[in-house]
Amino acid sequence: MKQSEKALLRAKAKVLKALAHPTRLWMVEKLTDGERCVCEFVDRVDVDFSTISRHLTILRQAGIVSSDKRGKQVFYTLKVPCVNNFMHCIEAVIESQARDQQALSRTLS
Amino acid sequence: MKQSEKALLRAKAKVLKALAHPTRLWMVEKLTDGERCVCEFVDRVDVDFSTISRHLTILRQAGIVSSDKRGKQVFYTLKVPCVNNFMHCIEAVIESQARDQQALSRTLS
DNA sequence: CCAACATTTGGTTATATTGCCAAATGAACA
DNA sequence: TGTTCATTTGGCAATATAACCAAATGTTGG
Repeated sequence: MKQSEKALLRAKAKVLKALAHPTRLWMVEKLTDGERCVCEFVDRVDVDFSTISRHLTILRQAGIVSSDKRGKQVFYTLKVPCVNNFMHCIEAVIESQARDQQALSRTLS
Repeated sequence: MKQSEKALLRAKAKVLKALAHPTRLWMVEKLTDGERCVCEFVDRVDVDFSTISRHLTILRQAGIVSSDKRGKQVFYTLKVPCVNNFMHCIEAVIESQARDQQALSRTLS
């Protein structure tokens, strides 16, 4: 495999990894409706605000969101909105998986 | 947040996490063209065959691929082919990120 | 300037992931 | 039956991730 091909795979994996966390995914979904203040995330989830901040940093470093400080608050925006399009596909995977599990449990009983 | 909503986020994150590795991503891309024997992956990448096997297990447990043993060989198939559709979006993220980096380095120089 | 507020960063600990080697499994075939 | 081949699994060490608390930063308003 070429070195450039490897680098591209690593880059893609990094973006996917940034999305691959329940809290980050939730924030990305929230951002589909438009920009949000960090404080809005902090209020709505039972996790330390420093943890929220770190998750947002990971999303920003992956190039998925961008931040904008206005006054005391920081607002985050979805930079590449297509990120949400493939959630349907992810859900399809989950549904297919659920069907298999059911078939399995039917077989066992 | 409802408990069911949390469970769905965790499930989605699990699928994304399964995709979020260079080697696994590479194998998924290979599988777009149709099923492959484990041995084909082993031959084409410089990683231990046991590692390849473990990566395939992760993809299978996430519901992304399925396996079929025929004779001495095991063949893997992409179960939900749409997985590849969103690679364009991932690439868009990477390109946007690259543009930002370039703009930054222009600013610095 | 000082206090209050929103967010980020430093530091630490617990847990998860990755990769290797060695050993186990299971199928084919001499 | 015993050997060979393809793959999986057990066990371990190295590294990465995630979460928390505390402290630092930067901004507004008194």
